[in-house]
Amino acid sequence: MSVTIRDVAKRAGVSIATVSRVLNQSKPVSESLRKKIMKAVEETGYRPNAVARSLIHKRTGLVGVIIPEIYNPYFSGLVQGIESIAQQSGYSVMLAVSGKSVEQELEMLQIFQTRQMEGVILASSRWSREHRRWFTQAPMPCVIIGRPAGSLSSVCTAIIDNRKAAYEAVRYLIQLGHRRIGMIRGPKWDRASGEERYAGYRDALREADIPPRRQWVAVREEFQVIDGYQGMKQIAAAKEKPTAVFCACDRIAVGAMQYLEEQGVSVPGDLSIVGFDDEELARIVTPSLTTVRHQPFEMGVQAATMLTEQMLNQQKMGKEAVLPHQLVVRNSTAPPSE
Amino acid sequence: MSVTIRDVAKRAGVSIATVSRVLNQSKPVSESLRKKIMKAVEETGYRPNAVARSLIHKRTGLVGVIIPEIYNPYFSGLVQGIESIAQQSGYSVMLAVSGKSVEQELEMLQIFQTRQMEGVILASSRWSREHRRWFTQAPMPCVIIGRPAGSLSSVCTAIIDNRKAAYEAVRYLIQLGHRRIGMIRGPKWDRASGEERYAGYRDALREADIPPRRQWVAVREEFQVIDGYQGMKQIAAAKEKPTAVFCACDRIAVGAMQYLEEQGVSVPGDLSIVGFDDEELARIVTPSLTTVRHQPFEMGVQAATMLTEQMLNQQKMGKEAVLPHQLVVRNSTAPPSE
DNA sequence: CTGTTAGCGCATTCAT
DNA sequence: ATGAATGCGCTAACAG
Repeated sequence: MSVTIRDVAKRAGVSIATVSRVLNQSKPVSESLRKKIMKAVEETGYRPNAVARSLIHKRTGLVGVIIPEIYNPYFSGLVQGIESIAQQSGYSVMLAVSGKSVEQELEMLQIFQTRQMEGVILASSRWSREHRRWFTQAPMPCVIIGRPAGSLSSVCTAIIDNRKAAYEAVRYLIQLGHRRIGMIRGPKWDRASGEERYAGYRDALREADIPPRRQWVAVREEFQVIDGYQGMKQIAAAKEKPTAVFCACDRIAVGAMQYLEEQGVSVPGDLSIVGFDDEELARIVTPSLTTVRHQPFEMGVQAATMLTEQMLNQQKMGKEAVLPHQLVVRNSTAPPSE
Repeated sequence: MSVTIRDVAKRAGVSIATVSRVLNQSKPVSESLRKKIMKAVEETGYRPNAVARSLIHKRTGLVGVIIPEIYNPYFSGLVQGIESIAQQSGYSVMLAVSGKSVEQELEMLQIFQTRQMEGVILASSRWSREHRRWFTQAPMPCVIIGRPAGSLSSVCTAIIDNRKAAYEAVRYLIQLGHRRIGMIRGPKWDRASGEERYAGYRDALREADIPPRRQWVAVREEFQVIDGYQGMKQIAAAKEKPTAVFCACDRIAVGAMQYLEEQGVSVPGDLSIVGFDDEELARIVTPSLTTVRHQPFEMGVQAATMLTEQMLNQQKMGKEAVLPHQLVVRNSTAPPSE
């Protein structure tokens, strides 16, 4: 059996209340008893049970975090940012990996609720009516990362302006002189990296009066290197070839470049490539990748900061933090050769 | 106020015991009451409080995980593996990032204990007498990843044979014909990636009767790309140059290659490079990296499996899982040119 | 200053 | 089959 406050009290010859008082320094206790008690604590190796404390105070000191996967540096950056703020605010984080499944996510949200999380951060790409319902009824403050919270007024969000960022990236290609520009995009159910970045791409084309071409847009379900490879393969199969391809993320861009290298297509000589995320990969690949930089770590920090703020005030609010992004020009882009 | 079992009981016109019984299906309850209660649960949106349950059952369903950082794919792979097993065993994961500080880690272990974790997994590089003490007295089963647990008989470990793996990598260089082989190694306080891989390097040299050269060994405190860059710079400053360099990890290898490229040294023409980890980077960098593959995800799975096994049996044990590794030959290595 | 007591929310005896 | 009562480990209000 684990040692309880009662064991300590007995050993020190005092009441449990007195033990509690010295451990929490909640009330003055005579020096003599204090010493006896500390000695008993030492000898028994007593550690107060945080579960019992939580039950009394209705404060668990726990925040729940859900991410679809952790292997992607974007998500691990988020987690690291969240964890650092949580830690320095005295909170512990419960991490759940949803694997992109809506059902899993909802189940985790339920678990977070029964486990009395004081705050919840969700960094997910999927969204459903049940999600919406859950966040509406959730008793604790919540922050959603990476996608607007819709009309939810009691939920904070930390995002970047994906549409604008994508628009700027494609505009840069147009300014270089490109007019035949393709895109390897993410899935339609992914609001941020799927839909919004595609919308930004369309914005830039529209602004330059460039009619969009179906054959130059490949839709992928995942954001892995292989998706870039397959997406580029699909686009390359079109009769007329684009001179530039904007990719929904760096991994896709790398995969695209791998396919092009296999086919003997020179980057950026024959085809320019732009990525998104500026993960470490982007600097290391050859040629180094022109891409959109943003800061997942900082995003996690912001999200956790908004959350702790709400937890302190004991009330939910609906702030939106839009983090900066920036086009980083490297060596995978050049004016078209013709 | 949050809704409790009492509210449900009142609303359904029954005692709290009956509500508890239908929710846990612990005893038969008449169909009529059962329906009334379920209705009351629906209407109130009642969720049982897991904290109160934990207090009764002395089971929190929580496992604590400590990693030094999450940004490195090795650690995120571990976490993903652990999380997947924990989840399917009905446990939730509390994640703590220690930032390599011994004090932080010890504090987290204390927190894990007060928070009544049912199991603890530590993937750390540092070690101290206090660590040892903590694991000896810890009431819950523990698994240490990445380093032998010393003489701790009640702690499981999941490791790879770093020394042998490093030995094989360097032996491969020797078989290619190299005799002037350097190493960019990790810090001395890092048992696995620092000391053991260096020991393996020395083993291979010794076996081939190659005297070690101080100038060809660079010691780095971190495992980042910049460390490889600086380490290679240091080694390149030696009067006589090596023809091959074994690196303690892939990032270091990439950094080394970046320096060499800047200096116009061809890889593998003038100098061969071997990495360690086989992270995604290794396939993508040019030239692609010869490296030692192992499986962090699988390691996390093994660790979590050993942990859940112990938690089920309610007793600690001292198993050791040694996971496989494998040299993957790519394009960064070749016979020496002379 | 110190001890006794009443819960925190729930599961589980023990009665009925 | 159901309800009342006890207690998990601890804190806080109440007495002394």
